Amino acid sequence: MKYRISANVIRRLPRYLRRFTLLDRQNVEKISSSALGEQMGLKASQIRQDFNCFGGFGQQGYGYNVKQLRDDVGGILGLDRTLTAVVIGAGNLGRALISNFDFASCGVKLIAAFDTSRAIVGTSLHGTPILDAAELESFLEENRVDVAVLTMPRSATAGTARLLAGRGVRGLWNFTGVDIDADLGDVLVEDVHLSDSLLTLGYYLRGKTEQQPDGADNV
Amino acid sequence: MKYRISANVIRRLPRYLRRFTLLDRQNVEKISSSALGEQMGLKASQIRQDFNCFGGFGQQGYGYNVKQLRDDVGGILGLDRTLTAVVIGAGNLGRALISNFDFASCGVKLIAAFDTSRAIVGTSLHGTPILDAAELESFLEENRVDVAVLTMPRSATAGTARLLAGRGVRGLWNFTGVDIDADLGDVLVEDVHLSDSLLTLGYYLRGKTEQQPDGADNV
DNA sequence: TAGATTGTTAATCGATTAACAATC
DNA sequence: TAGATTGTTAATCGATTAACAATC
Repeated sequence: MKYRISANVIRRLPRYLRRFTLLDRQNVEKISSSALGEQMGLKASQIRQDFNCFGGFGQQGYGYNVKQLRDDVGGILGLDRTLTAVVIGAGNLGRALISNFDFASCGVKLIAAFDTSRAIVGTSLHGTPILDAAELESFLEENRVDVAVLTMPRSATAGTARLLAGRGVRGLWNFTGVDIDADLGDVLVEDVHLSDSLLTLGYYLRGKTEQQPDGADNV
Repeated sequence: MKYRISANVIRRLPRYLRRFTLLDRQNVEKISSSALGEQMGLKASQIRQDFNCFGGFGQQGYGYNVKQLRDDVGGILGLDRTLTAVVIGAGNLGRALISNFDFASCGVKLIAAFDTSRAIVGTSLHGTPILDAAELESFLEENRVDVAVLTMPRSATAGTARLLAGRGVRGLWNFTGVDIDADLGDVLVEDVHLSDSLLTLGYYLRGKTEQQPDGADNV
């Protein structure tokens, strides 16, 4: 295990994991860094460099064992140490995550969702109970919650984030688009800014048809 | 306008846009690169460098005009040239986007959604008609569609992507988690891998409590 | 053994940061 | 004018790529 792993490497780990899972499902047993690079659009040397941050999983002259690689990367990401999570806000997006998103494959166990709507409080969705938001605080006292998934209206965000941070939640997966003040103590915030993603796509798309500076294909 | 703008700069533009929109709403008229850097966690020199890719919007000794900056960045992203979009798959996630996501502020006009479910085909949501997926092909012939938002089941992805690409759709905003073969001709694919985001958060979270190598605060 | 492919060091490339002259 | 702050060039830093000896 080398010194500090750069954020670039960390952000590539989930991609590796996905690819290895896929390869394993296709019953591919071993793969070389160059073959993998071709599949993922990375240089072979970068792949070897990346894996070496954690201490080389390969075998010279042979390549990498897919199953082992998948497990090793999973281990680095900590998939074996399950985190608990709650969803705050069971609107369309919250419900989409509860019923379609595979928390388990991220090493996360979804234990409850919270909402204010009378119509759905007390029901359960895909095995996840939907509780009254008024009970959130006491719930946090009785249950260890590592991650809160923020899918509530923008207006409720700031206050709820403070409450969560104060009650021991350590990570916020933030879908609200509201910037959360980092000064909530030690809490880590992972923002999902869908608009950033669409804007970026739009930028490249517009550049493709119009103004083509001089035949250069923008990408 | 300088040569080729790096992807790093492009990916920062939406963040700038968000910040300027916020500042404008707070009636801030001008801001210096150093104040902006403080707010956004960037170095002042990087901000000046970024803006200079497009030809400096500032005024020496004064700073940057917020409104102008917002409009300029919006212009670079092409918000004035509206793109059309359709949503493919009106399940929870599709409906969440249709009713809550602000397409307009990304310069995108959502013109229709498609689904196979009898129960919802023919209805409309937040002003967007939900049409029968069987009509998709003819719809694409009659309407210019720039972007398709892919929120359908994984199994339907590959085939639909091919259909869309063949009928002139130029960008795919892909929420399915399925890797789409890039060899669909000229189509650009923007993948939204929510699991990557959660896995990354989990990595840092797990690193924080456990093994703390030597008091170094991992981030 | 010969061939393949890693682990690892060195070279290159690009992105970020610092510095400062230009100028409002 | 003096002060502030940009635009822009130069220096630094880090990440990617190439190269190659180690070794399976």
